[in-house]
Amino acid sequence: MGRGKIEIKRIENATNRQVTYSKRRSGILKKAKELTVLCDAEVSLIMFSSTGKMTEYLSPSLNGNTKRVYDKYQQLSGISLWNSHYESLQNALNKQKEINRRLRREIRQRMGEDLDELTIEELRSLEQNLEASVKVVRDRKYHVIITQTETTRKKLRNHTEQNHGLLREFEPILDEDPHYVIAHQEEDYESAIELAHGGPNIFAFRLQPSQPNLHNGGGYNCHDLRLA
Amino acid sequence: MGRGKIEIKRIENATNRQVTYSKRRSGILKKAKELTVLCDAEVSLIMFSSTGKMTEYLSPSLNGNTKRVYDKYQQLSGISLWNSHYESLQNALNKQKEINRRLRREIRQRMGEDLDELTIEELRSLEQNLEASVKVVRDRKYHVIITQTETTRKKLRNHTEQNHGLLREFEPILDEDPHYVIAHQEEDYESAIELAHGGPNIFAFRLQPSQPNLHNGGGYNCHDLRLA
DNA sequence: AACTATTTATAAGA
DNA sequence: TTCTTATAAATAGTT
Repeated sequence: MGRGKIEIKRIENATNRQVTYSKRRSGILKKAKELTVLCDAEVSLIMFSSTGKMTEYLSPSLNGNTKRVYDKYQQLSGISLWNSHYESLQNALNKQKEINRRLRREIRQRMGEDLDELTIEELRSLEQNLEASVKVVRDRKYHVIITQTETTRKKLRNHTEQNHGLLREFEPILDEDPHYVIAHQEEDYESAIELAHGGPNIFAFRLQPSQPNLHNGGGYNCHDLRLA
Repeated sequence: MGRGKIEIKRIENATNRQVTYSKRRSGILKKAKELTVLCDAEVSLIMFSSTGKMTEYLSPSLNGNTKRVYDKYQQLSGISLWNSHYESLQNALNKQKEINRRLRREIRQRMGEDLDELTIEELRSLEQNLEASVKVVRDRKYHVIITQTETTRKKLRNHTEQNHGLLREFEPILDEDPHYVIAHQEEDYESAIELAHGGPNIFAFRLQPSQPNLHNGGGYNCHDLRLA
């Protein structure tokens, strides 16, 4: 279409080629727009000139989002444009989700749920495992309590010594009002003794309730199970 | 260009629209190819018809790899096409890993490990939780044992009855060689009784060992903890 | 899918 | 690049 017919082959004259590119580019752009409007189609047209300049047309229905074009492209062609890296990420994510599922299942079983599918052997093994765990936890608990008691005992000793020091230092004042100082000293001493030595007593009120925090899945922090 | 001029607006008649789409699609495809050849350009043209069918043209220099178009597109436009999707995937993966880390920690704590960072209150709560779980697991174990025992008992009864039936049926043969039949009958009966009624006996050798499967992390299947 | 009157695109020239 | 214009090409309406 023009003054003369041309053969469809690379235009060797660079200037000529560039001119033709410019003309035809606007022509094809117009065609793309018309196709979009007339036929209610979605069109993505990307052209790179031999000089490296890019021109793009994207039909308005594609919302100016070029990514949507190749989302749709992948969907319809079945060809994955995001190669191995993307897929391996997806695989890694699926693997993690599967692991997550198993971990939750194990925790549920360790909480006494989902036991239906376990064999006798597994149940027995789980029971022994839990018993061993209880023992370790209990030992640890007592260890912590004893350590705390020791710490408190030492603190007490320090306080008592300081108090005696103060007593000696302020003997003149003591003579004037001994009840004040002695009263405070005894009060501290008693509460400290109670904390340090009364192990079974001081936590008794906590050991007794059969199901504390029942609303919280049985007391121990099970928050992880509720994470997405 | 045709018998009459048309306005560039959506063709309402669906059939007509489809026909026009088909004609113009081949037209624009031809234009794209010509542009590629004549002007040494790189062209990507993707069209989706209103019926959802996709047609694609990709200039040969792009080597049949549509992804290259988008690589080049990003390079020249500066617009990142897949990062958002890619990043959200990466985030999801990290989130899953973090959740799994916590789940593993919870399991370890339920196995009596990693207790150092727990407070007395948490230790106490965990201890009670484990005790409650042991009870549930033990109950379940006994329930399974009892159920199995019942099933075996019923099987035994059936077998015994069948055996008696056979005995009556083969009395003539019994007369010929009674020792053979009786011997087998008693053998079966004894082993069945042992299996059905010996509840405490039959599992005794398994209940005794203090740490079976010690090489396996304490017996209960802890395989999940070793998954990556 | 084929035909063809007409419109549209564009090659060459300015 | 842009305009002009003769001509090639595309296609709307029809069969």
